[in-house]
Amino acid sequence: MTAIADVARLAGVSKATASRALSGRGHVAEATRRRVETAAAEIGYIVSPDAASLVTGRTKNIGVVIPFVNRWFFGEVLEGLERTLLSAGYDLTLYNVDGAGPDRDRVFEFFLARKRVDAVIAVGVDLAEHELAALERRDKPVVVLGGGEAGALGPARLGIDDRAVGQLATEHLLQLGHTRLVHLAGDGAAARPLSVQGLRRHGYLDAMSAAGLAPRGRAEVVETEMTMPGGYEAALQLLGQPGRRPTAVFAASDEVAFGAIRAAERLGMSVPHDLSIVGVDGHEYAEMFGLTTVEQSPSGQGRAAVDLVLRLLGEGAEADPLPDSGAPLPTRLVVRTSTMRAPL
Amino acid sequence: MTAIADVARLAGVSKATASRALSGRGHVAEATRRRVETAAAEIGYIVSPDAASLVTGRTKNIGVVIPFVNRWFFGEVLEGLERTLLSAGYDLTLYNVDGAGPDRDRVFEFFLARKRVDAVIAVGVDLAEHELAALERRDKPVVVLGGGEAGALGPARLGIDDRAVGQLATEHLLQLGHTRLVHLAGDGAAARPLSVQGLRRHGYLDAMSAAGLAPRGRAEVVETEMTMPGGYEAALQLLGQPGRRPTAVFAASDEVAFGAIRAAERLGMSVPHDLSIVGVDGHEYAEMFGLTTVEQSPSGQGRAAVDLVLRLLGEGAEADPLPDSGAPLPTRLVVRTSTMRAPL
DNA sequence: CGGATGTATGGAACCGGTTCCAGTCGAGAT
DNA sequence: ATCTCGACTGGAACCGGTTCCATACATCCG
Repeated sequence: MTAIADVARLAGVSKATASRALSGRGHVAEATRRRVETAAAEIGYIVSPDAASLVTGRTKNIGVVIPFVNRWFFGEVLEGLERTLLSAGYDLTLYNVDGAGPDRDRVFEFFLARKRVDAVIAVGVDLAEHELAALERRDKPVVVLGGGEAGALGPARLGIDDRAVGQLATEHLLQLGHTRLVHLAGDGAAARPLSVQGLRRHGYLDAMSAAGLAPRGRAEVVETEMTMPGGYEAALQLLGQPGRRPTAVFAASDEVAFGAIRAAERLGMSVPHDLSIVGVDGHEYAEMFGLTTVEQSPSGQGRAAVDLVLRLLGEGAEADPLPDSGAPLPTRLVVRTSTMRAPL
Repeated sequence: MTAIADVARLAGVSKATASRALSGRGHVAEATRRRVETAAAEIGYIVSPDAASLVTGRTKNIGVVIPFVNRWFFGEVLEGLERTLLSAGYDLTLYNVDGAGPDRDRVFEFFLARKRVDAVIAVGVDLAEHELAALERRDKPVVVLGGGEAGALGPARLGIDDRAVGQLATEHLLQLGHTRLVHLAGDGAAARPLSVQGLRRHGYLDAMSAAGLAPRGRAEVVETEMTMPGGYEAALQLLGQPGRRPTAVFAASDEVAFGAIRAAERLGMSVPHDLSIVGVDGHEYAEMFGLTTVEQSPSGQGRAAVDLVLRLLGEGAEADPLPDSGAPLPTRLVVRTSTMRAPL
């Protein structure tokens, strides 16, 4: 309805000058700029992003691929991404892609390959070779958050050191004198060693071996869905068995840990007196559960991913030249009341 | 890189014909269409959505405004929206807007008012007059999901009947013989009577009055954040007080109910023997907690919202002429083990 | 068999910006 | 005084599609 030509006419300048004045590119006399700006304000002019991106090739829009929105970690990351992108003037287009399947192919081939996004942030998804290649071919920077091997080739990666996290959590239990440990791992931990759950499991096994507790790799690991009911069911089954119970559990995520806490209580065990439990995430409910956990900041990771992507797009490149390049994002152990010294 | 002109040249037709063949609009001979299609496939042609929407004015993109992504209900709605939009060939641009503030204004004035979205779906947000007006002015249909008065004027509304939900849950407790009830309401329930939490509270009060239990409006209501820790803290405080404890709690959401269950157990009370608890949502964890709840289907609501919005946009208008217009979305009471007859 | 109707196609305008290129003009340099 | 340079501005091309209009031809009708 109201195009830049209208603004130009009203301000008595050419389209070219109006464009320069409003976008801030090129030389425009101060007086002219003001005239154009008031004219624009007067008729309520808003640039058409379509027209602009048609010619510039930039959309000010980032595609985010995420497998769940209703798992705490992912939801939190998403919020961090959204807020940061918004304040940078970018839109966020959401692609909720879980596992494989035709939907996933559609997203990559149809949606992402089109020119609507300037870059892609993938959260906790392993991109396949051909998916990466398709994006590469269209010159779309890709940032992967979480999972995978840190130093590997391919897209820019970002995330915590999940293996170190697993080690840290396990060592905490070991230092408390526990010797009968169990790891409630995420499903696929053994099958996909480079996934988040795989790396955490690896860290657990490392710590166990180092303590001489798993000479023949018999440190117990049970896989389950990384949700509260997942942890509940797994723990119920595990702790319900006759024989010598474990005295400590390393849960692959806080949600799993919550489920395990509830299962233990349901079985009449007291946490931490009969069972110590440590999780990872720093879930907002961890305090309420008194859960000892290895904290990370998913929203901070979202922010970091946005920073990185904007840098790849050449925004604020002058600002800070790769301040934290490559280093894993921070984590820290927070000890609460779900862990204590092993019983004698 | 590869434009429609290239396709046209390769197929030996004009741009106009190529466009018609690929978009399916207008008359094109079957043989020609095939030729164009193979040509397009050969060079890997993909339409530029920017160019297309520049001229058609449609972006195939829907803006979604949502206050949280990390509360179960909202996350679930978001997933439903995403999946449904995706399969309809639409993108979803996310605006995580909570409360008021400059960010919110930016979203409405800068992002949504631009021409990047064809319509807006607002989930659990009260749109202000001027916000609605701004969208109206730009001819953007708006669908509001959740909250508000069903029959009111203004944008298309969609949602469950929250007042009936509150009544239903409360009546369930009353029928079990409980007389000392408490309602853990969402914050702002009293202050904003048309909000989700306000309507649920209203339903609770209605049922209480009808049962003659609140002659002077003294049915107890405590407000809290609608999260698990919120329910936990509120219940801890409520149940920790000396005096006659309530025997039943109606929690405004399942997450609040989970917190209340945990608080009760922490205080040595048994659920349901000492305390019956009913929630609302049909949270995926409800089964694990054995929670009696009034179930709704947030992802189904997301789907319904998309259907409605597409109808407003004139897609599939022929298909079904307003099948469920106006009727509140379905809910049902699911009785589990968190409620039982009141003690004598 | 002439005119009406309809299908198939191409040419060209257009959507609303950005940017290249060229031209004007004033100021500082020589 | 002339030249040079840089700031400022306008004209026009262009991004990549869609769609209006005109034209060509085949078909159908009375």
